[in-house]
Amino acid sequence: MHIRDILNDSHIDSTVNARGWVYRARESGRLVFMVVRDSTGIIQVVVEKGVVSPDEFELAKRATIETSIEVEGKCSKEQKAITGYEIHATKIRVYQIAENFPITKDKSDEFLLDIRHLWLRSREMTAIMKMRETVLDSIRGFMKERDYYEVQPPMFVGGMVEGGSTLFEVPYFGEKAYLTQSSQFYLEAFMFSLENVYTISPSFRAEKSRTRRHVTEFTHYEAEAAWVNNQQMMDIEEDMIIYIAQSLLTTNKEELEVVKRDVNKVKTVEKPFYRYRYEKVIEIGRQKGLQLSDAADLGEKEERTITQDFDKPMFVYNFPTLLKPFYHRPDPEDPAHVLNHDVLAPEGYGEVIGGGERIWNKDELISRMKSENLNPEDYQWYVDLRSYGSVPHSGFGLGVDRLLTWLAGLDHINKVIPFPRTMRRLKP
RNA sequence: GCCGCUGUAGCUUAGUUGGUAGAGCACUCGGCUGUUAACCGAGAGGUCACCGGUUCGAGCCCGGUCAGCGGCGCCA
Repeated sequence: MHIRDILNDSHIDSTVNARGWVYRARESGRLVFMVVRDSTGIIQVVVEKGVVSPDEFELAKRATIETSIEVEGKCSKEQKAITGYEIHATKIRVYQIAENFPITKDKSDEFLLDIRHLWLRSREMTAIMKMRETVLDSIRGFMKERDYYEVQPPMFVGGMVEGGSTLFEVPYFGEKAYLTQSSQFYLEAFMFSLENVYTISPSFRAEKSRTRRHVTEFTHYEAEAAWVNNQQMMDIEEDMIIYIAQSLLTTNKEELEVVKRDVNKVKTVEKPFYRYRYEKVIEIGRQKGLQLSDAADLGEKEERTITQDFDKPMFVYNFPTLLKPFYHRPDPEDPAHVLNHDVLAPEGYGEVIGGGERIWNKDELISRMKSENLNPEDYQWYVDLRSYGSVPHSGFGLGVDRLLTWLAGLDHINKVIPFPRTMRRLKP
């Protein structure tokens, strides 16, 4: 049985069994105490001399941290036990006595990254991986409710994506291929068939960034929807973020406690989010002491300062056209601004979403490319999408890891990624 | 890529004006005990990141190299 199922009054005085790994072990004369963990929880096991066979007792005495075992015994309520219940062993089987486990109470973030393959077993990482699952699960649940189709874009691409300087190049049968840095263009292709589409797939960026919210490989949740405008897209994202936050609060109470999250800060995530034009946000930044020019881009420091004392996310919409890539649709009433938006998470976490309306008119797209010195030939199929019954549409890209970093109240993106990849870390 | 900081035992670290390297945890052995990342005693464990220089003498001062961390730019 699983440990979670033992941790209630229904098994008191009856025989239970558990198998897992020794989390803590203390030897105490004729008693051996160990805390055993499995994927569902932890429970104290007491092994008493004379109750188990002499051989079993000797083995129990030798049990080290991470030793794999199976026990059978009587369950009782015990205030002194870590989770309130304990198993008084009558049988114990050891699968493997673990070698000296390198993780002790003194550990640095850096060391934990070096031995991440072992740190995954910790209560912290286990809790985070469970919360990750909730986030992904609730994204899929939400999108299903909204009639979106999940699709699978390619990860190998032929070079045509925004920017260009931050692509990872990989050899491809004598040609050059790249790892995708965004699936947006492919989603736009899917959209003409399925109308509402999304994907949750990795994106890769070779940026030599060294900040607490950058990694070279991240989980990218992107969506694209026909007939939807910028403000409507924001409505959807607002509902979606609330849906995810609520799922986390109801599904992962224990896990949020393990990572010491103040859940009140998640409970305040409700409608309506703040929704300000770009210029208004520049003004807010200035009120908070930032020196910003009229067309300043918001860097990490600015976002942190602006969102520090917010209690829920903020939309920043209609950025200056100059600051944004060519595919953003300029406002027909005000071409100096595009119909886009970012979502900034509160408490200083900053940008988690970038999205907006895409240019859907072929000629307009080509002229925007030319004005940014891009060659439309390089984007041949993307332009081609606008040749056959183009329609207004919008989309967004959300950094799943960033979202979870914020919701879990953690200080670094690499804490929510099982095996984070950065400029300087490829192992384990 | 730029700027800053750091590198001492498996881990976390102390190390004074330059004078032969100290601790806690983990480990081994012994003791005690319904223990709570127990306690008591003992033991083992070091190329002070690497290379060079100054000096009678360098963990410490100087130069270089490497590695890591933090910040910036960029972005999700």
